[in-house]
Amino acid sequence: METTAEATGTDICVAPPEREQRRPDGRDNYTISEVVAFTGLTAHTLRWYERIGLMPHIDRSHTGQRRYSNRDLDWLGLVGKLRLTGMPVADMVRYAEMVRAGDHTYLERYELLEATRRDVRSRIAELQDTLAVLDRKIDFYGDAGRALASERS
Amino acid sequence: METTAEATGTDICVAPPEREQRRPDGRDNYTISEVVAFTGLTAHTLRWYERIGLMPHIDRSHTGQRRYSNRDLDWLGLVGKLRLTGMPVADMVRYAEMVRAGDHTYLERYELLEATRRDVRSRIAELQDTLAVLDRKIDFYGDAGRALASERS
DNA sequence: TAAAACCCTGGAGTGCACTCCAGGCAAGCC
DNA sequence: GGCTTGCCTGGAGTGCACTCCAGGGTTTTA
Repeated sequence: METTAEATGTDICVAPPEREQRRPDGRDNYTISEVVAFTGLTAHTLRWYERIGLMPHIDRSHTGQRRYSNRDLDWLGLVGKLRLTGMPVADMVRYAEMVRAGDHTYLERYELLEATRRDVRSRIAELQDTLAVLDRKIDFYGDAGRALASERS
Repeated sequence: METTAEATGTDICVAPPEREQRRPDGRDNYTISEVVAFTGLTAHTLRWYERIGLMPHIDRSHTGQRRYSNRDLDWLGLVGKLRLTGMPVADMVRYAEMVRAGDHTYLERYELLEATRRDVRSRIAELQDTLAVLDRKIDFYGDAGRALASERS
């Protein structure tokens, strides 16, 4: 029975305290549960990533258990970053395929990264805009509002 | 037949050119399709927002068609901002309910906004982090890589 | 040597945020 | 009057990214 007991905090956006452990150097061979501890992903998700082609072929122990290398962890690090830009998993799979395909996909990969960068930049801008709106709204709630805040959004 | 022909651009993250029209001032009464033009949302989505309680009760024409006010558009503006912070729709509904409930939810609303602001701040930080990773990667692809980029991520 | 902990697989299920469908009014215009 | 356009409803369907299940191995601890 896999120990997957992570509470499903439906509460407000206070991201769960998922402190990802630092990986010890000097090793190059981790079990799936160690990778879970490093990345914050679930074992299910890790296996799913592999199935859909988002991961390279992962080494196996003599009994068929997955053994992740440092390189795999690096890749998962990149995937994690890309994931929180909102890039669809399908696009990451395309990137992974290009990496596997070899050198001739070089330019294409470059372009995908560039496009992603533009995307991230504009998303940051959007969020800063939103932040400004929130600041104004919070100010309003903070000072004036107290007594006369009947509705007005 | 509703004119909903927006191509489903599965392409890279180049956000579709959804230029939202500016709303003419001096009016306070818009049809659903006008609101579609202003917000970039679909009519389906607007009706759905209403059903789930994310919108206040919208005025109707004598034949039962929706007539949105400027205030409704303002609210949709806020919703749009919150939406792109990644706030779940359910949380926005809670906020909408508090607004409808009146003054005594004042503090709660304030706290929700504060929490959201913290969340947005940390998301911006994450994205800036990601941006740094992308920059490094793109540099690598740009200079050195060209010839020797065999795999190495 | 038994129990507990950890891992495997294919396939089904879940939650979210839409998105679409079928069937049907109402208004404008040719 | 007929046609088109725009809007209405409840409910079913979709796509994404997981998430879980059943059934079964292996490895470690007591």
